Amino acid sequence: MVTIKDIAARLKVSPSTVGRALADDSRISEATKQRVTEVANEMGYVANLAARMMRGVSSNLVGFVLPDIRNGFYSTVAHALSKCLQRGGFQLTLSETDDDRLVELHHIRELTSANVAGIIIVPTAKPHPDSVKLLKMLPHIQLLRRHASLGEQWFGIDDTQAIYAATSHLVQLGHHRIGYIGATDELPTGSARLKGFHQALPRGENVNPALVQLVAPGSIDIGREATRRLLSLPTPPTAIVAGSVQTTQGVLEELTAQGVRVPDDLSVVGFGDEIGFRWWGPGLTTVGLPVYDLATACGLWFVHQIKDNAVTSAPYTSISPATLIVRGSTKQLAPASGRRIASPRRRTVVSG
Amino acid sequence: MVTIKDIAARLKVSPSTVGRALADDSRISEATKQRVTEVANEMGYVANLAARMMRGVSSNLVGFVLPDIRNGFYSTVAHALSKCLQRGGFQLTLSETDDDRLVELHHIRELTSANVAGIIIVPTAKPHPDSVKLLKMLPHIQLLRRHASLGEQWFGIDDTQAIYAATSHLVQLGHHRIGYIGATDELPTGSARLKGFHQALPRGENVNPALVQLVAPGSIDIGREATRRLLSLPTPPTAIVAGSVQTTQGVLEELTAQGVRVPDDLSVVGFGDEIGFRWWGPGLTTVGLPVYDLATACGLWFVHQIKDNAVTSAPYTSISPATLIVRGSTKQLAPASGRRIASPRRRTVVSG
DNA sequence: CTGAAAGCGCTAACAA
DNA sequence: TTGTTAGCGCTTTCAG
Repeated sequence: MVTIKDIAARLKVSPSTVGRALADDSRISEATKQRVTEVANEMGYVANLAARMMRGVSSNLVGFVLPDIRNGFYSTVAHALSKCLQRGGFQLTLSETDDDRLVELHHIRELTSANVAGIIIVPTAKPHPDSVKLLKMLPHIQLLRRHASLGEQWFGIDDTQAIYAATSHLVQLGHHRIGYIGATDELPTGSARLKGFHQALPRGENVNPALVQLVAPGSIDIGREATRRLLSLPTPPTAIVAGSVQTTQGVLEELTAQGVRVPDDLSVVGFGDEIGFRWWGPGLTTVGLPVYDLATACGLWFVHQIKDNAVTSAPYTSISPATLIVRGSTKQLAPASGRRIASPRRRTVVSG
Repeated sequence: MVTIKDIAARLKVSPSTVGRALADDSRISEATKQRVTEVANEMGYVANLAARMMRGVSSNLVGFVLPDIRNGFYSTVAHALSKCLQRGGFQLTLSETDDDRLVELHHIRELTSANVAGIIIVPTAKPHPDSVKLLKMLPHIQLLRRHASLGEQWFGIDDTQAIYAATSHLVQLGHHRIGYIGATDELPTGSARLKGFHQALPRGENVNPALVQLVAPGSIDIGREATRRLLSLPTPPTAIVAGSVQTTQGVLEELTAQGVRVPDDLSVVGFGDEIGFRWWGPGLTTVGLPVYDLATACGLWFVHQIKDNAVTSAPYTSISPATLIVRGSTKQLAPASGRRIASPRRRTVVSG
């Protein structure tokens, strides 16, 4: 490995001169700079980041801590972040937690010891106290999910509004028995979405608890099972709202497997607009999320924070709205199948 | 930041004792070790990787250089690798090249200067000479794609066989005019797949060049356009083979948009088994790839290499076979639409 | 404008 | 079993 010393020796100058020349220090003559950079290139010099980091400079690494990269949601985010950060001279590292707080802690430890410039995190439901402690010492932003203990820096979407829009679309189509399959309300996103679901239902309507299926995040199959449970109810729902990308995929798989006719027998609204949602059955009506833009905004802001050394603890929150994309998987509830309950009361129609 | 010295001071021992205790050195008494680890935890000590690296030890970072993480193909790989490496105590960093060799070079430079333990790479078509030079100095493995200049360490799938299987399936169903949409043959995978396509066609059959659409990798829309070109041919194909995940998605999107009836008007075989391929139209007949297992094998082997300090230049190649998954998107060519050419000759039926 | 020297946190050779 | 010391490559005072 060729060091600053080697260059210095070759040029018969001191190491510090070389160091300064490479750092484009104003006190070094142009002539010297030129010679130095020339020789450096010639000898194939690459700065030793480790040594640099020892001098207090943090690395150009930014940790991205997330549940699972296979989720199209997150891989889009990773891509956007990676682009932004790269432009800012940073490199993204990937840490998957599988929604396990201990794994999360482990990763944060690693990242800390690697002197990362900062961390962008999609936190687990209840981060470990040690994780919180460690994050306090680093620039960090929460993405999508948000946990109070991790500070006020957050980029996310309006989860409540998203599911509200999805659900009220169905309500407006005359649906009463609407099933919901989403993440546990332990997750901040989970509870926000559930709230949106409830808000959109006509006031005073009693929701059959069996219609609300809260599942652990992380697997498509869990979504499938929940769908199966809903469909095998004595009086199954006439419509289903999926409350996450993965549950959406679970719902679609199960409906396809069971051969349920959509939208004739069942209306469905998905979450997110992953590849394939458009071509599923009659086209999936779904909640479109500005994931890419959101992540880009987050990345840009993060770079700004670190580079310009802005106060890292100042609260900053960005909430992006979701938009309903209506395709073929939802339709007006046919009077026949929509067995009305007792006295049909007026629906409070609300626009999302 | 709490250092080894702080712990030493607190315990009134020397820094090296603490260092050794933490490294579980055999010469340190159990009692001391216990006290040290206790205090270390209490004070929230995290080893400074930078300092460690300065001592010659390479970091626990492994670079993963790939075209685009949004491709489900690669995000699966990333997930598998991440799992493996984590178990081995490594951390994965993400470097997206967008199939640009200069970006690739840039990333490899960065990774080198970050002292990564090694690099796992899905190389661009023609890596820059400097990239080659840099990689020579690092443990590295090629994944999926393979370029001769980057050495003999490769984990991939049998691309030729994969497309061969896809194509000969169609041939056996009586198709003659089979279109192929795949990556440029500049890419090693691209040319291997194209080869498989040609091999599967009945001998002596002249392929209309217009039926073979080679496109640049990286975008679904390019696949759509190619599909459009195929469909608007004077005598369009009766079947299409997609030669990559992204072109598959492009084909599906376009066919859906145009409302082409599959498999009645057109048979389709996809590449890879992404989420949604199962539920597209009548279910997509496709080539299933053992991506996850492949990546896991690669990760395991990589960890082994680095940890056990095995000779890094010893050639090692692992080729995984693909398997055809027959669903509803392919069917026997109806005599009517399958305008036979001159004298129908015997097909050489081959099993993939 | 340039040089000398100290020190970042850790490890390892050498001493005790 | 533990302590002392030197040095990894770089930045950064402090002196020229």
